[in-house]
Amino acid sequence: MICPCVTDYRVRGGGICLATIREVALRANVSVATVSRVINNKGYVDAKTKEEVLKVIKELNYVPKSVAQVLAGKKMKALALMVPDISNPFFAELAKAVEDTAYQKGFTVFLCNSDDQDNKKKLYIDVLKRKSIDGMILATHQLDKKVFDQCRDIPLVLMDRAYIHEDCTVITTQNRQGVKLAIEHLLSIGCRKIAHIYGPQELITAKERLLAYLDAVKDFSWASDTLLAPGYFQIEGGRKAMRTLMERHPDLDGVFVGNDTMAIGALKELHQMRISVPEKVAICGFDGIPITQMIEPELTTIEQPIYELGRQAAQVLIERIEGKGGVKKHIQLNVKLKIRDSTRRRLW
Amino acid sequence: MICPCVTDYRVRGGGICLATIREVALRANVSVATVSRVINNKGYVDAKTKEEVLKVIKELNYVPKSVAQVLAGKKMKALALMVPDISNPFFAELAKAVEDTAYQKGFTVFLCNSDDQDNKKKLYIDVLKRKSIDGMILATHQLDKKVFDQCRDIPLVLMDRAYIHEDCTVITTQNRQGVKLAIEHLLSIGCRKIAHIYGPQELITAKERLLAYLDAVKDFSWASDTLLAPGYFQIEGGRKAMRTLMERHPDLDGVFVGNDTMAIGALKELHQMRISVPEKVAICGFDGIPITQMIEPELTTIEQPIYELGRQAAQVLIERIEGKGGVKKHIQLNVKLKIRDSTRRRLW
DNA sequence: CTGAAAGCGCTAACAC
DNA sequence: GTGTTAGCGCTTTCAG
Repeated sequence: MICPCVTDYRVRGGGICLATIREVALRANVSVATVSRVINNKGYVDAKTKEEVLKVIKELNYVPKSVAQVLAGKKMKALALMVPDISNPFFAELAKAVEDTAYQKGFTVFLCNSDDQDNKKKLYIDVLKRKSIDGMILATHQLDKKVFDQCRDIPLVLMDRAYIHEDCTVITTQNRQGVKLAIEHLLSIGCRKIAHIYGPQELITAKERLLAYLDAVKDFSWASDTLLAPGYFQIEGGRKAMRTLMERHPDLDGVFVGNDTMAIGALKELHQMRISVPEKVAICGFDGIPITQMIEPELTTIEQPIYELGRQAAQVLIERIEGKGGVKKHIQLNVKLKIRDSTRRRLW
Repeated sequence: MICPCVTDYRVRGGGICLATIREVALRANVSVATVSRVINNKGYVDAKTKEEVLKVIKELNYVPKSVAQVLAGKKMKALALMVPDISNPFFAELAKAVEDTAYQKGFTVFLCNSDDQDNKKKLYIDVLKRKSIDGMILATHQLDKKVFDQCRDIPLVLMDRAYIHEDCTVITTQNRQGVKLAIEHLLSIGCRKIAHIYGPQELITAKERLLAYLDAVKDFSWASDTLLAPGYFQIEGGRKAMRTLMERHPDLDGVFVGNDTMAIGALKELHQMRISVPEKVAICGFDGIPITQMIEPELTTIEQPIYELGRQAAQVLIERIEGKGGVKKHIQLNVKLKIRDSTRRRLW
């Protein structure tokens, strides 16, 4: 199993070694320093010499090894993205954006699933630091202070967290504004009794959305704690919450659901209960994951710019790694109301 | 920005350097070789010495740098997973499985989106090789021979490809068997005219499914080329194909769709055309992505063991990297028919 | 403009 | 058992 393009090879540590800088130097009749200069396009090199070196590099199919470069003081050009669960469409979309952006800047990304377990996060961070990553995006739900401190020594970007006082960039979306849009919209289509299915309160996003809901409805006579039900950011949770709410308030005519996943569960439950959406009950979700457009009826939702979130996270991180630009402390992105069939009433 | 746990630090190349093996050796009054021995748990070390070294390692919060280890001949313990698009739920699930498995074995994974562009793949592979990855899982759709050759010098696992003759493991699922199950099922619920929406024929999976469909229906009087329509493995494609088919064959009563994504499109179109599923037309997809259970009606599908696919890919790759076990050339996993509402008829 | 040489942090002979 | 030391492949002064 020898690569045909390699003229000289040796085996060590079980792997194949490709051409080295020394071999290039030898063949081009220059020193390794010169080769290094042309590789890095840095320092003075005679045009002719450079040309010759480049030729040999191509001939030998030479590529510098990152590990050697890192050991000698350069960057690995690798990031890590930590998410709770990549199979969650929100994080998959985020990962895509991060990967795209990183790729464009010549960076490579390690994908880490935290499963939201602190010990896994800790171990991962250690392993990643050993591997000389240049920076990290933490999009994981829970963030233990210890875990956070553990990565204080590398550039960090946090998503949806409150450690704004610390020396790292935080990217968030306008949760409160989004909730406001949702409630206003539900009211505008004639809803008179709007419930809320909320997510796990340890998560700052879930908490903010609940608080914003409470704030938005507090002046209505129908406002009540019995219009609240927990859905744990899961489909099944959304189902159960919906059932509970309908039992408590058969006259319910609108629900603002804390995320799209739970909203899908709510929709399924209403379907099973033969309650028509949006005629009898209108539903509005939050997040704007792709599935919202695949289901029937399509789900009205507060769309977060997920891709943009990931893109900016990666971009800011890389700028920081490369020492460019001032460190932005806090970036907040806008949300948008996407009106779809789950709140589109024909007659009223 | 200095990590408090580091007693001695120096800056080089813009980053912070943590403790080195030399510092540990100094402080423990032993040589670096001894420290290396305890780190790697290899060679003779006196119990007391070992204890002392371990103590110092903990004190200094020392971790060996992978780049140095690799340069000295050890493995990076890093894999790469290349997928066409991580935001596709199929690949997200696959990535999760690969990541889980790799993590358990102490490996870390680079996520690469190929977008199915050959030049992107090529560039990526070069970058990854530079970074001394130990192996790679190619789950990307198209596989150019050149791209393939480019990574022949590192352990490779391919998914759903036909390069079985080459020296690398290939993992596939029973496409033909799955199609057979689908058609038999549709026939069993009373379908008398079954159409097929097929995917892009450059993809081996799409091709196999089409061929298997043709084979399964060839003896029926209703079999016809006009029962075939392309859907490009996309929602919109599925919609259009469905409409075309209904226009051509208003008496259609069953559709076997080449993947779940297109099936969702088909379902949406039927909904819009007010054709009831499964009463008038029964639908069966292929893949078993999670969304199939979120929509209404839930989609009957041929479920691939996606997680298992990823798990085995990672496992086989790692075994190979570590030189354990014989190299399995070809692994084929079973599919399963998941009967759900889109083919569950009440009366017949 | 170019080369020699000193590391970067770690491993693995090879001596003792 | 333990230490010495020669690399691994590259970057970067510092001379020339």
